[in-house]
Amino acid sequence: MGRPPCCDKTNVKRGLWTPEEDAKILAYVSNHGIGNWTLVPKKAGLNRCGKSCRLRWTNYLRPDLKHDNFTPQEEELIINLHAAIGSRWSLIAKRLPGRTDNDVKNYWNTKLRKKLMNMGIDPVTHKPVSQVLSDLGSINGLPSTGNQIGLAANKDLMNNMLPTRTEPSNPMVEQTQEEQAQFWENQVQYQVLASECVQPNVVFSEAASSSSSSSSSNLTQLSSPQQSYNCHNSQITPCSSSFDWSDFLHGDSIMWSEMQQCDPQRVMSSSEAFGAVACGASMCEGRSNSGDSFVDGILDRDSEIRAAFPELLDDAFDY
DNA sequence: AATATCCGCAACCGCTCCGAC
DNA sequence: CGTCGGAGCGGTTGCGGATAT
Repeated sequence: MGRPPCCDKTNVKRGLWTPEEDAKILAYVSNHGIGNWTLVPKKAGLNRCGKSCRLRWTNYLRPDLKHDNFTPQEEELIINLHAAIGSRWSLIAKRLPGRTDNDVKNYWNTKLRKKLMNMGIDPVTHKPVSQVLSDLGSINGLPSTGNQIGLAANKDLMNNMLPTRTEPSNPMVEQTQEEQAQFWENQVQYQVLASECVQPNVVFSEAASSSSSSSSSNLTQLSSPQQSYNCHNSQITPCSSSFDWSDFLHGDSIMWSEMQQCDPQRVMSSSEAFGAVACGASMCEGRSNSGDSFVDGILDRDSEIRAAFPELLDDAFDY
């Protein structure tokens, strides 16, 4: 039954590391390389948990680590990647040679987040704070749509607006870890490309020059316009985006299959129209102050779909 | 000079996933 | 098949130095 515990947690040393302890780790790794960390404390003569040894090595002792300040280019890359994939520090750190996820995370929490807020940019959504507040006002004022498409739309929107540890767009579809990793890797690749396409130093010089947070002077301007839509920072996608609105509706697989059986042709046209409307709405949102919004587009299409499938939607989802 | 407050960072905590037993 | 540890990750904490009062 299982393995023995890696260490006696009540008797291992905790807290700051001494130079002597560091030297022991370094000596051990230089002689034996990195292997089973649970064996390291015993073999290196340390009264520490193996997990603590691994953290000390990866976050501080690794010879390839940089210990100097972050460069403006690194800052810019962190901001762009955070806008694309959220707080996936390990993925972001992989793009910054010599930096650890802990480095990046600390730098974000202590410097970059405040820097963005001082510039009037919400560090979570990477939108101007004024726009975030107005978006929240719109969402709070939404009438109840009364069905799952409306709920799914709002949920999806919120997932995009709040980039926590969200998974790829369709949670109902089984995805392997490799596929999910590939998804985020693609996001990273895109943001790297986007950041390479823009002129350097646009970020802070432009945003810092204006204390008001107009939509024309924020980080969202960095992204290449031909790239795909990303709700985190209001990037706009052409409607030929790879995003598939049928995937969106597939979020409720039962309802989707019922709709398909009921009338596949209607499902297809509704799905396409749904995508077109929402895509158009998102374009309007990107132009800002147009009076239309992404949410409005979804709600409009929601009404159309409700009208198209009253037998499936109204009874079950009016509450 | 003494104290309070702020800030940065190293380290820890708790969780998930996977594989060993 | 269930339990447990290893590894990796993101979030949080707490210490120590810097700065303000």
